[in-house]
Amino acid sequence: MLDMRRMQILRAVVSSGSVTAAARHLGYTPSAVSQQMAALEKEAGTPLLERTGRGVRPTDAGLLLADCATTIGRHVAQAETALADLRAGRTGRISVRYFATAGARLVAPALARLRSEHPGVQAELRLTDPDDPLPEVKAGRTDAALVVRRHDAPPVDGIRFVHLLDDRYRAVLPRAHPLAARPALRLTDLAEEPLVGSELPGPCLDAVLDACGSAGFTPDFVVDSGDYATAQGFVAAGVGVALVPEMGLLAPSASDGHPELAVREVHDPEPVRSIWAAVRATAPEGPVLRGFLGALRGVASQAQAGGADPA
Amino acid sequence: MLDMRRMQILRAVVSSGSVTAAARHLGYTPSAVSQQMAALEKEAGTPLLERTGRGVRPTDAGLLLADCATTIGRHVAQAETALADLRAGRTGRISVRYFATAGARLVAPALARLRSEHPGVQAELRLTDPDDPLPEVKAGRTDAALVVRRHDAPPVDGIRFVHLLDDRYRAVLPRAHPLAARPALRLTDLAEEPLVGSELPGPCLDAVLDACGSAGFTPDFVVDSGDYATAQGFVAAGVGVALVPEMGLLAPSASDGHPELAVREVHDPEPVRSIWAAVRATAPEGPVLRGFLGALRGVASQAQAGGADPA
DNA sequence: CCCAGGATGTAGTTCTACTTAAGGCTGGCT
DNA sequence: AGCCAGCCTTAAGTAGAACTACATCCTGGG
Repeated sequence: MLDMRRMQILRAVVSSGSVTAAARHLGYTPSAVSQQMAALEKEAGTPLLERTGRGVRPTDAGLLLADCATTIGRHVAQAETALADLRAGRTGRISVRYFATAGARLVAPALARLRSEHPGVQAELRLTDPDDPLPEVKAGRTDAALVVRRHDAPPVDGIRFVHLLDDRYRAVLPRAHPLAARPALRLTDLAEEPLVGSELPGPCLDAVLDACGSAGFTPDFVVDSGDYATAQGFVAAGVGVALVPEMGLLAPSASDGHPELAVREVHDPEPVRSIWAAVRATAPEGPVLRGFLGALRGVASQAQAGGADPA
Repeated sequence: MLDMRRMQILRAVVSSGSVTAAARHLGYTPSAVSQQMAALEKEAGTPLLERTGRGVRPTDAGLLLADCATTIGRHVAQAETALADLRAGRTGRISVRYFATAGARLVAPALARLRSEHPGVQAELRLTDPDDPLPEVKAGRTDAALVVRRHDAPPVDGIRFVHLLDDRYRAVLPRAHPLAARPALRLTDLAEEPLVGSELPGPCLDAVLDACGSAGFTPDFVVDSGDYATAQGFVAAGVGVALVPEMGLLAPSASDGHPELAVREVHDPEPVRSIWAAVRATAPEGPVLRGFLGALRGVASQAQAGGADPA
């Protein structure tokens, strides 16, 4: 097997035309270069240099190997720059799993921000509903997943959770509903109302059920729609009232809402779902993943601020 | 600088998915592989493998470097096969300098024979008249040169001479010439004849002059043509008689000669020019050059035999 | 709860790569 | 012709790299 190190030395010898010059150029003694050339000739099984009194001349085989060394050296240099690009975040790939309402309001702007900082990064997005993305994260099949999760949920082994925002639920009512006259509601105000369910069993629905439970009632779901948009359609049609997290609202701000819908804050208690980013605990955090998490946090804090005091 | 050796080990680790398996595959202990990977990670400045309880998984950078290692390994393998081809004579290049009469009768058939044995060999032929090819050979600008040279000529430093054949001179006469009646001539028979010179000053002409000198006369050149074909034209036109080496004869055999020319052997003494191949003494004789010299010798001995007893 | 399999440290050995020092060769100079 | 300078090589010795053996730690499964 040919040794690359020696082939690079051969290249220096051939290009400079003498062992001594190559040694000077490489910072070695001529003896070292000479020995390496002898070893390479033994490896190659054929003479590579011809001693010509003053200096050496490459033999045909020597010229061939020197040429090969040049192209291989170029490839190694390419590998090095590719590695440097990867380390600096100029290139890279990130795989993200997200759930429906997080896509438009969190992942999309975060990725836009990431790609403005790191234009060469490729992203692979995948909607994870209704599967649990955590095994994917743990197995390394994806780099990050957005999940809804209680603050007091037990830690998951091998996964690190980064808190992004607390997504507060709002009451969505028909504009003509008597409760819509009030600027804000108490959760118990909805105890007797027919509710339009918008969530499948899972942490989101749990957040609602927990809040209602601590308010002392069990919500009366008259319809179960699988998603927030459909639920709000039911509300507009007068079927009932819905509890929808801010990120799921059709009209993000309460002021310029849907013509037939009213959105009101809910308190005592305010149902909240916590949104987290889940990353593998053992993952070496490269610039790309770090940048993406930072972008997510930035987008989330803006969203929280914008939602907290509606303009 | 990335170390190729370690990158190949990384490739084995990535492809087998575990340090231990790679070690088994490479004939090392797991510890050795682990240490090399740690060293490579330090070189790369970034983690390349992620420890996942059971086994290791390559990180993005690790995958990148492993891919690069694969392509580089392929290039090294290509270099090795190219070298093997060169060593086996399947490829190669040979540069030959020759003089006019040697071209058709020696070099061409020898090269044909060489290329039938080594089809991939490229040849670079160059007519060397009237320059001296020996400096070219000595400087390595050409691999072999055909030269005419006396047997007792002094050795030339750094050049090895391989004897190919002794090219005997024949008398070329008009068919009607009185001497043409004899089956063979003595050199002194030509002492009084008008001679057509066919050679420029040099070793060929020297051979003729030497023979005539030892026969006791100085040839009387009435015309000086530069080449054998022209000289024989002069003879056919009746201008005189010519001494032409066998390889320079228009009709190689005496029996089926030119309609107006007679070719007769000359003895006492018979002028002879010796044809040699000159190669660099320090040149490592590869299969191509060795094959070419062998082919030359083979062709020459056939020519000598064919000329010695004309069928 | 222990065990098998894997990865990684540590100490020691072997091998490689380099240096220093000396020798041999070539080519040019005087 | 003879000396000298430059270059390549060999020999011996040394520093460092690479590998092994052994011990330890961790993980996943019975």
